[in-house]
Amino acid sequence: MDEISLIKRGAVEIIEEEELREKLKEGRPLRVKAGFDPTAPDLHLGHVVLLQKLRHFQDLGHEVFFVIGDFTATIGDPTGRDKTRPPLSKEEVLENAKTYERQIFKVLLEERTKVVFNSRWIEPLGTRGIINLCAKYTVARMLEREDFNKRFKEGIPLYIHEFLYPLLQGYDSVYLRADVELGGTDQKFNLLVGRDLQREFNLEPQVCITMPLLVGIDGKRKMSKSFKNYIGIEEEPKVMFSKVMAIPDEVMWDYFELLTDYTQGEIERLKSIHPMDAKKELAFYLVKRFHSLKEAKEAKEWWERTFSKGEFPEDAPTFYLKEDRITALELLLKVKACSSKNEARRIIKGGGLRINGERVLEPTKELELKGELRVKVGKKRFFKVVKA
RNA sequence: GGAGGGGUGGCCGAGCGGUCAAAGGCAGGGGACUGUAAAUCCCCCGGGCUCACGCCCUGCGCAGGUUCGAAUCCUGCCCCCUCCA
Repeated sequence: MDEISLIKRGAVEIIEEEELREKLKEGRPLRVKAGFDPTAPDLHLGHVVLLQKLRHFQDLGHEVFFVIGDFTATIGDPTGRDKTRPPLSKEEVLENAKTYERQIFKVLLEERTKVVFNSRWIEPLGTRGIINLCAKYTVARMLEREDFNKRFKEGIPLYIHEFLYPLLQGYDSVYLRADVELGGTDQKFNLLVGRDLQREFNLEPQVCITMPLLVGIDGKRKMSKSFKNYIGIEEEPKVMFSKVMAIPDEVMWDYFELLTDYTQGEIERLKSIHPMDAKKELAFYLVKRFHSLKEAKEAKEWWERTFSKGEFPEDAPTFYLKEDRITALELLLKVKACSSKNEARRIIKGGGLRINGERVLEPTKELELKGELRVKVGKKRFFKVVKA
């Protein structure tokens, strides 16, 4: 695959492709930038879409600037939201940034990555600098951004400081002299502001590449911590495997395209086999990538045993209780399967509790603790309970 | 500064003196079906106590008040929106 095809793979838009070709022709390592707001403590597969693309650039010999938006996160990026986002404290931001630094190298090459914090050059700007920056953009142009415009028109609060977010992100590009900036499709406006600002500062404008937003495991909304539909890249192998298996069939092809390096031909082949097998391959690939081949094998076997064959997983967490007898209700609380008695009752009455394979429907059912109780709560939670 | 409109459960959104823990939808949980997919169907969904009928607590921006009784009325405060200045 030639340079440009690799870069274009999965990308939604490249602004401007011609400029990119020109830059590539120069034969020097390009400065490729992507910013991440440390708003959540973990990276998930949605972030990997961008990381993967950054990796492509590294494989082509280019240099990556992984910008941790520690300053901008304290402003709160309003992108794609219909309301103002609460800013994070400095402490939270630093804490989150730490895990980012650890996690990104599961995808990126360390020797071609520079991790930088944008407070480093934004803070020294000072009030004067910020005002000068503001003087380079008009309100009318700001309101071109769809979500700003929508909120403005619909009378939903739109604060002036929110305008600063795109400006500062753009300033990152100015400061770093970025040749290319990557972002999700929802970042298009911000990326373009970077281009404009670079021109204002008499720099060559960056090429903007937008990537699709990965759909979460609900199959509907974009993957996001706040929707609880994400797969974390440090997720336990078994959990990761299971979560991947739970995604709707239709969206798995996006996952293949955006998260793997499978060729179009390989993906076509997978489309012709049973969807479940294709999905198992995806799950295997991802666990292998973020953990190891060994763990991928184990996770797959585990999944097949427990869900295809319905076997009770031997490695279920074990609880040792000193009681001789215990009610079903208490049991669920003891193993922390439920946080309140009401919740436990709900599950039991709904038929969600099985002990040693038998469904238990009465919350007050007394269970004798001898030998080992194999407790199954809902479809995917397993516990062993043994007399201490 | 003035006039008007509005703040309800994780979200959206009804209610506008009792029958309201608050319609409906979404999200979530459990079950059936299945491939732990999709679609569909059923049940649950503030907390606590209860096998259960049921009971108690918290709750409709905040704080008070009027009422036998308030999400619903009054007063003050906070916040948002619109128009005027």
